[in-house]
Amino acid sequence: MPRHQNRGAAGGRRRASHSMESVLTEAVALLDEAGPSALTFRALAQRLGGGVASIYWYVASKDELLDRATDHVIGGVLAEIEAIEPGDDPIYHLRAMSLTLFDAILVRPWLGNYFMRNTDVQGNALRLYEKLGQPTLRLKLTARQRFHAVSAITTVVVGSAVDLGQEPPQEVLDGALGRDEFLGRFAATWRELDADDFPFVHEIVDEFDGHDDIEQFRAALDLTLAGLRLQAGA
Amino acid sequence: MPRHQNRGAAGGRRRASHSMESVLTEAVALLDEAGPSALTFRALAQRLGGGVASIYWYVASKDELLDRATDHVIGGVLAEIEAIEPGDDPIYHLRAMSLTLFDAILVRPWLGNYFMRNTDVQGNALRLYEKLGQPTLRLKLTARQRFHAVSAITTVVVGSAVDLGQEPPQEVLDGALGRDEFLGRFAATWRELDADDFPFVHEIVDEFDGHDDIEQFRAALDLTLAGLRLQAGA
DNA sequence: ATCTCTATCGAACGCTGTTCTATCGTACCT
DNA sequence: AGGTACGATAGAACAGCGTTCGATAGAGAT
Repeated sequence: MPRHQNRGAAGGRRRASHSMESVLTEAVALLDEAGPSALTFRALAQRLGGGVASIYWYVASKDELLDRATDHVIGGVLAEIEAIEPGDDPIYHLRAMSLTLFDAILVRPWLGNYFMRNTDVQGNALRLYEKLGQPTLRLKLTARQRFHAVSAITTVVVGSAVDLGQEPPQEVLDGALGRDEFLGRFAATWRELDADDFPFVHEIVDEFDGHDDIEQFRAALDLTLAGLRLQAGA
Repeated sequence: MPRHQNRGAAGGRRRASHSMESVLTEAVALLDEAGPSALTFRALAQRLGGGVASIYWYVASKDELLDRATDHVIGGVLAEIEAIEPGDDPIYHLRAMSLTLFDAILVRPWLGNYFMRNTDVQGNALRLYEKLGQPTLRLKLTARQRFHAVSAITTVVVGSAVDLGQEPPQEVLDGALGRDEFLGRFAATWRELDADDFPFVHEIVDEFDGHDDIEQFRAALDLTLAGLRLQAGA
């Protein structure tokens, strides 16, 4: 049962020579270029110029591959987040970090499905969680309230990003159908509903039509943060 | 290309006779009994006493099967939610409905991954969305604020439920390892982290250890609702 | 009796994650 | 130098998946 520990130097004539780094980098590249469904062991092996089974020396399963790939890119996000100035207002700091995390997941929706799934493997995710929590130490809260607050925020960030970034139905991916037209089709269906049975849907259909994802997330985040500010009495 | 429209009466001697209803019911039963990985066309066909390809007469793909199965059980949730008394406080009403929806998804985490994914197929989900939105009509908000509020709440509900209910790592499923021991193992790892580098994690590790999922969700929901109440000036 | 349309099904296809077994190549030991 | 242990690679096979194809049974209309 091989478990990590690596360093593979220059390769021979025909045999490929990988490294944990290269495996994760290529895995992420594959995910970025063609979505989660494109990340297969065969595709990854071809990209690395080696055999399928070799990947299993670095990683025990596809789940672990995704866990490690996730933590790999979260490392970059962590750096971004650590570069943010804390400032005076802890809640504003929390907000800035959340927006950065959200942007990262929105671009790579698969992150949301694996982020913080296993903190044993995902060291960077744990550090990011710590970073998100630190501002709450400056607020007048109980330990439990702090725990719940950070959980709530990560849920909003990850939940929103996953929801908004979930793979669109092919037509949109192909570019044959724009996002606005896609929303518009639903909006049109909604508008045809009975006005007495669906008063709310009618009320918001114009807002839904062509709405901005980031604004929608920001609104959700700000509701939570407003509640938190109230709780902290600040 | 066959598309719904059914009614299949009594079966002959060896040929099976299904119906949309029976397909969805058995699909849900399979999901409930052994989790999402147990729902395969072959397993479902065996349960229905028929062939694999027959299912494709009722459903065009596995995605559609899951969409329809989701809406099937959401129908029951909708009935529960419609039975709730509105009461005087719109936000409290919203809260009660959210808790009901959360409970439903917590028991069936796969719901979260498909809920509201396609309102064309998921009529009940749309009706539920409407129900969740109606209380906001009684609040002093703009249409956009209402839209964002309901989006925020569904994100919190679905996000929390999916997060908390995601398939535990087999040992827990087998019953070999209790949930508390599972949490405790992580807690133990966290406690060994450097106290200066991880002040927040140390602060909350006792809260994390053996925490209650529902309480955690309720805290997240209440933060959002507090923010909403503030926004509505009520 | 034949035709048509709904509904069913076995068998096959191409793909997936994973495992088995065999091997290459380097570093170390004598 | 020769032998050996081990880190690392890889081809081939396996079982299972969603999906498609083509054949066909049964009921009702002509």
